[in-house]
Amino acid sequence: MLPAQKNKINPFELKESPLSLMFNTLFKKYYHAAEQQLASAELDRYFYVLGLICKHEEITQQCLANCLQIDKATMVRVIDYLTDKGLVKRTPHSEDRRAYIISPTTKGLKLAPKIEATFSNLNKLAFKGFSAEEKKMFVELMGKMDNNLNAVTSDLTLQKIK
Amino acid sequence: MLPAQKNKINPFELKESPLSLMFNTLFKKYYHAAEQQLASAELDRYFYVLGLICKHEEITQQCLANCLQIDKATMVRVIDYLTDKGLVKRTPHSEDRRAYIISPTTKGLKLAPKIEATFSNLNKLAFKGFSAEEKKMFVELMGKMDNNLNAVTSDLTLQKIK
DNA sequence: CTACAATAGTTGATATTGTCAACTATTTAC
DNA sequence: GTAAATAGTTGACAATATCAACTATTGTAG
Repeated sequence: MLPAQKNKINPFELKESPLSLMFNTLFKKYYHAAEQQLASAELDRYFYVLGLICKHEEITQQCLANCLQIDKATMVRVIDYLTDKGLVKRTPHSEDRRAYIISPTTKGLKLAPKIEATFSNLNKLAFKGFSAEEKKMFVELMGKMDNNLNAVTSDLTLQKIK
Repeated sequence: MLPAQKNKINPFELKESPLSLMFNTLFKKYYHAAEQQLASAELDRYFYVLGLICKHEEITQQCLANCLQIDKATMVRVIDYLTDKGLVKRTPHSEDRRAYIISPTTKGLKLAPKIEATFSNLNKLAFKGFSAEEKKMFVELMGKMDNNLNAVTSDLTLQKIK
């Protein structure tokens, strides 16, 4: 085999490899697997968005955007897409007239079980060989890291404003 | 405060939340922080690509594409961009005449220390509050998960071919 | 109560990134 | 030696992100 093929770099084995590289790798592999398993005539993407909408009452666009780290302008178009497909609907928020509550339609709710099952199954596959403790710890550590990174990004915002 | 604002969903606290959601969240926060800290007249993106190129001898485009989970067509354009900026160059591979070795120019190498320092610093910030063991375990578990997901995606490829 | 800042959502323009198929040149495998 | 596979490139196009401006509303400070 030629050196051109031999040269496989593994970001998980590099010293001081940026964590973003690992997160992005894991994200893409998981995400593409989910897409392939879920794609159908009813819907071909944004499964995770629909999944979130189905799981939560009273969710607004801004809330979804925050949760998914997506610009609110992009979010509008995602919800437009899901609305066109007849899977979600916007209803005016009863207490804040600027906001809309995004909720699944009957058709959207029908997709929920398959979406949840697929994610649940992929989680199981991803965690293969993990002990229950390792699994728990891993998610907790990710949550901790998320908090740490929130601090970093809010610092940056402050710098920007100054 | 109105319900529209209260409603913050945390993917890290949801049961059976797709792991991709967490990876993507962490990736984006880390990545945007890195971009803001590194953006300069010489380069405004693809820092992680240049970082990898500077760290490794004999790296080819295909190898980079595999490592970063990026389509090789996209990779061509990334390398074109970095080449236009005068930061990397292509030299014919001595043993495989289809391939090119991507290596940093002098100008590119000058950026390397700052890039590495930024990633190293962000890693440190992300790992804040982690014990040395937790840190080690976390990266190991990510590597394990990467392997698990490789198995999933290769299964999918097989299904596709059938 | 008023004025001003902040927020939810929308739109349009534009930039960036991803995808796919076709193609050349080369290398591998049978 | 022929066929399949691989590294890289290109063009067309789709998907996604970004940014500024805008409306309508809500929060806040005086």
